[in-house]
This record gives sequence, structure tokens and C-alpha cells, in this order.
Amino acid sequence: MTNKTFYITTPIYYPSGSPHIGTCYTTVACDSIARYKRMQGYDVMFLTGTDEHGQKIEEKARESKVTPKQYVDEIAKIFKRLWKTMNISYDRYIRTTDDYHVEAIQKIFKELYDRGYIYKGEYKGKYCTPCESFWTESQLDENGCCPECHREVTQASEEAYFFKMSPFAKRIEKLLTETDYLRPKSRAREIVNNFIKPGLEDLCVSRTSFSWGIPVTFDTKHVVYVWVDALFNYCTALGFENSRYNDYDKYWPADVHMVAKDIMRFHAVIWPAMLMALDMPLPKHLAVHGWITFNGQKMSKSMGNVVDPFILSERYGADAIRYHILREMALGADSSFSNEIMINRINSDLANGLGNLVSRTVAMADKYFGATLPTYREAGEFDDELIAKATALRNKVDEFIDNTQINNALAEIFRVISRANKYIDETTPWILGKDESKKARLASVLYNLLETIRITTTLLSCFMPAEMPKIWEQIGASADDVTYDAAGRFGVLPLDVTVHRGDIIFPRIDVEKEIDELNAIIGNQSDDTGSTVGFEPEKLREEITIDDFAKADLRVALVTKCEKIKRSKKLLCLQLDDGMGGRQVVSGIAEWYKPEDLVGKKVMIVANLKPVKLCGVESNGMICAADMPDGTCKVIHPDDALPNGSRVR
RNA sequence: CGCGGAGUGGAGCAGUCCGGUAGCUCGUCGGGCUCAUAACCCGAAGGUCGGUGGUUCAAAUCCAUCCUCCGCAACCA
Repeated sequence: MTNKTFYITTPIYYPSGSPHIGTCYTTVACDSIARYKRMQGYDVMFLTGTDEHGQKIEEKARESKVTPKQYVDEIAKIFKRLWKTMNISYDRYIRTTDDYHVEAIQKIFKELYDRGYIYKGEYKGKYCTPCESFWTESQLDENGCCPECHREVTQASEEAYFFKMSPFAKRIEKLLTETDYLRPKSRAREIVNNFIKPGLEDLCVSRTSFSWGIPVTFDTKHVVYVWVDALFNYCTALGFENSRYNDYDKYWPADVHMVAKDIMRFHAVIWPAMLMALDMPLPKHLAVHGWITFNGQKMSKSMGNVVDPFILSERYGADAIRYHILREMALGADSSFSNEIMINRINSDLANGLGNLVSRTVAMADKYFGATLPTYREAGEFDDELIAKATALRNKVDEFIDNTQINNALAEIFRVISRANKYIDETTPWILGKDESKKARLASVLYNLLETIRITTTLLSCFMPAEMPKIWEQIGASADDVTYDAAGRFGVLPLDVTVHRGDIIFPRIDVEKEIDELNAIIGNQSDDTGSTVGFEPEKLREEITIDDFAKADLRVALVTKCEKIKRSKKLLCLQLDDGMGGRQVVSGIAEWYKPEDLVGKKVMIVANLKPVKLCGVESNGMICAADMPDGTCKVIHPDDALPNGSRVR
């Protein structure tokens, strides 16, 4: 007898930095579904991992003066430590540097080539010589310069292999618009408008400009670029084209790929295309979720608002964090995170709702019956509704899980918990307790409560695996009482069940005090990277001669007029008196400067820069400015006494 | 006119596809209860559903137009 299988994946994370609370969401959501499916009896394969190749890793490693392999080893450890902290029950962890993956990718690449879907061509783009990097037009910064070093780029091309996308355009459009592959489906329009309708461009799948990657076997100066390398992890981890594992036939196609919206495209378009090229079955669902935003803004390191999951779980426990992000995030939409929302949610649902229900129920059983319920019973008027709700719960949750709507599943469970709290008020067990003749009724009431707790916590154990067993201990539930099967039935606990008073499960948090402390922690963190005290300047670039420097002609100029360029968020158009008849310069500083801030001020410009058009406006030169540690930017102002046009040396 | 999302009582959201008493959670105020974690239960206040115009017997919902915010624009969940 083989069980039904269920294969669910997170993306493989790109370890160019430490994971944060957003990274957690995808993984926690997958974990919860995986646990739920296991509980239902499915043979589950839950895969996560890290995407460890690429230029960025190569650079990061060089910066830290370690080999790329040493670098990714360290990062992979951090991820694994986080997943342990968060109680992630992954079955397999793939690293794209694993031998079996490398071997398989080489075969896959060759196969795609042999089938004629990969061909050799020219990759045309902008090249930054100092950085030795190619950039696409859209990657360039606001001045049309290298996004890394902000120097000029040149038109260049390199030999590269390309994957043909166009043969699959029609099928992909159908997949997105006519099947339930994409969840939520409302995002299909976005993809079709942006990528399919304009025509799918062939995809560059190899590079020669860096070496930290999987070599192309038949052309070894190329390494496989991210698409083939990373996306196929979902198959190689099962043993596809390698002998390390032998689960491909068993688990493929995947039931759910869960991803955040920023990598939706690759999973909605490129991934199906590559599978189609190999005549492989397509995954059943792609579940796309939004970002966790912090006080309404996207989290980013430069904003200093990155929430550290390690700190949070240390303070509140992994279960509380898991619950909060799972409850808050609706499929497809962003969800806002703030310390206050999180603490309030923990208090109202977990402490006041669930924790308190357990506490008061167990306390009453203990107080009125000396912990062990008698076996006699008496039904009453409020019982039926509670029992009906508790019994029906499991099927409702099943449905939400099958539709990847974890937040709704949790809401449904807590509706029943809330109902149980109300039931206590309706049945007033403390009054029954004073009357010897009402003992049978009291026993029924408490039993019904224990049963409701048993059912809800059984279902919740997939989302909050750490704390639920403690509740089972308190309500006297054995392992057999908290199975999936038992969660669909009422009256599973023995009639003479014995409870055990224990620690409070989710203690109430003092909101104000806690927020102050959290802010202090976050404040300290951003001080580390944000203040000038802890600020670490960029590394020096390679040495140049005085002649190299002399090539750049820096001049002092006065801002005479300044206005925003409409249609652009970042650009200001400045008229300058440069002592040589004046000139117009466009600068990408509108986010930090209002036009009137600059008029009448002296600035330093690179005066012999080749003119470019930005947003259709000609720019003759560049305003000198420096970046702040927080990501903003300040213009360099020379001494006002300097005449316009004087040369900086 | 680059693409997309959002604008609903103090906060966060549902409802919009398939028009017909505006709903949920939190917060606030009042009451109840005392088994429990200052908790739990009940009740109330609070919204011209971003603006304007249109279709209709009827619009948060459909159409048009405008405003504001956010994200993306080939690789940071």
C-alpha cells in the first residue's frame, strides 16, 4: 500500500544576506501545510534549500576574503539554524552546490541544448569595466551608470547561451489564465500584460563573466546562469538526472510551489517553459504570497526596519511568531507587520483566547472534581451548537489548506475557540459547582470544553507545533486522541479524563513595556549600521595615477534654477552657472532634495562627462554627492567663495 | 498616457466578479460575571465605503474621469 503523496517546496533562498521575517513566512507557511498533510496521512516531501551560485556570492566571498564555498557554507548554516529555531520540518535541504545537483544540471542543460531549445548567441548589454559586470538597460541606475559603482558603462556583448521562450508563450498564457495553476489567479493579468503580450524574449542561460557556477560541460568557459541552475532544484532534489535520490517518479509533479510575489514571474513563466521543453509534467499549483511590510513600508536593510526572526522568537517563542505571520498574511496580498500588531495579536488570540480557555477549563476540572472527571453526564441547552461547530471544524480547515488559505484556516479555528469561551459564560460552571445536584451537568460542560480544546489544538499543532503538546498534557489527551481522525470526532477523550494543571501556555504580554524594549533593540541595531560611529566606509578602489584622476574635470558651479522632471520620481533638472555659459544637468536626487533646497547653492560637478539623455532630458555632467549609511544621499557643497567654473584639483 | 495593487467607522482588513438593510478583528465607552492569564461574556458609540459625473427603481459594488498612497520595471522571501 502506498499512500497518496504530497510534494511542497519553498524557493531556494539566495544567501547574499541573512534571512529575515519575510523569508520566514514562505517557509513557515510551507511547513504548516506539510505538517497538515502529514497529519492527514499523506506521504509528504517538503523541500527547502539555498541557491548558492552567482556573481553576487562570488563578490561577497571576495569581500569577506573567503572562498565562495566557505561563504555559502556559513550562510547555509544560518538558514538551517533559523529553520531549527522556527521548528521547520523540512524533509530535504538542497544546496545548489551539492554534487548531485551540479551533475544533474549539467545533464539537463545538455538535454535542453540537444533538443534545440538552447542555442549559442550574443548577450548584448551594458558593461562596467571596473566591476566586470554586465547590466541590462533597466538595471542601470538613474544616471544610466553601473548600479554597483555608479561609473559609466559601455555597450558590449559576450557570448552566451539562450533558451528559446517563444514556442511556449501560448501554452503558458493558457496555463495562467485557464487553469488554477496560479494562486491567486488575479495575478495572471499582471504577468500576461507584462511579459507574454509584449512577446517573450529568449532567456540568457549562461555566463562567461563570472565563474562561481556550474560549468557547461560542452563549453567550459560558460557557467550555467541562475534559471536552469536554481529552478530545476525542485526536480534534482528528488533524484532527477542523478543517482543520489530516487524519488522523482514518486513525488513529481509538485503539488505546491510557494513563492513571494517578487519571484512569481520566474515560476509562472520561465519554469513552466523549461519543463515544457523537456516534456515534463507541470507542477499543480504556484501559490504566490505578498510581502510582510513594516508599518506599511517594504522592509529593507537601508530603512533599518528589518525584523530579526531570531530576536522575536527568543522573546515570544517560535509558535507565537509563526501564528502571527500565518494569521496576518492573506494569499496574494501584502501584510503589514509592526511590533504592536504582533503583540496585540498574540495577546488577544493566543493569551486571552486559547491560553485562557485552557487555563480556566483545566482549573475548573481540577477545582470541582479533583482533576478527574466523573463518568456521569447531563446534556444541556448550549451543548449542541458547540459540539456541532467543533465537529465540523476539521473539514473546513481541510478546505482552506487545500486552497493554500492558511490565514482563513486559523480564523476558522479561533472562531471555535471563541465560541467555547462564550459557552463557559452560558453554562456558568462556577454556579453548577456550588450545587451538588448539578455535578453531572458540570461534568458534561467541562468534558465538552476539553473536547473542543482537543480538537482545536490538534488542528493547530500543524501551525504551532511547539506549544500544543503542552496543552495536550494539561487536558489529559494521549497521542491517540490528537490524530487527524480524532479531530473529526467529538467524544474521544475518556469520560473519566484526568487533567493536569501546568504552566500558563501563552502568557499575556505587557504591550507598552514590550514595545519600548523592542524599539530599544531595533534602535541599537540601526545604530550599529546607521550612525557615523559604526559606519564602515566602502573599500578603496584600485590605485590610480595622477593622470587617471586628471581625466575627470571637476568644477564648481552655482545652481541657478532647479525643477523636478515630471514622469520621474528620482530626477531633478538643474540649471547651473558654470562660469562657461551655463549648462543643464540631471541628477537622481529628487527623493532627498526639493528643487528649492538647491537653488543658490554651490555644487561640484563632473564637467567633462559625456552628455546623456535621462527621461528625455539632456544631462551635461554629474553632480557630486555621497551616500549616507541609511541609503539617502547628500550633495557635496563647495565653499561659497569659490568662483563658478573653478577647477577642483 | 510603462505595469500592477490599494484607498471602507481610531487601527488592520472582508464585502466589489453575480448591484438591493455596510461586516469582522483590535481599540474606546457602558454593563455583566468571577472559573481564568487585569481575563471572559453582553451592549453601545463611531463610516456621506478617496473625489466628481453617469447608468439604474436601487451603486462600496457597474461605467467614465480625477486625486492620493504603495510596489514592480528580469532575479533580496
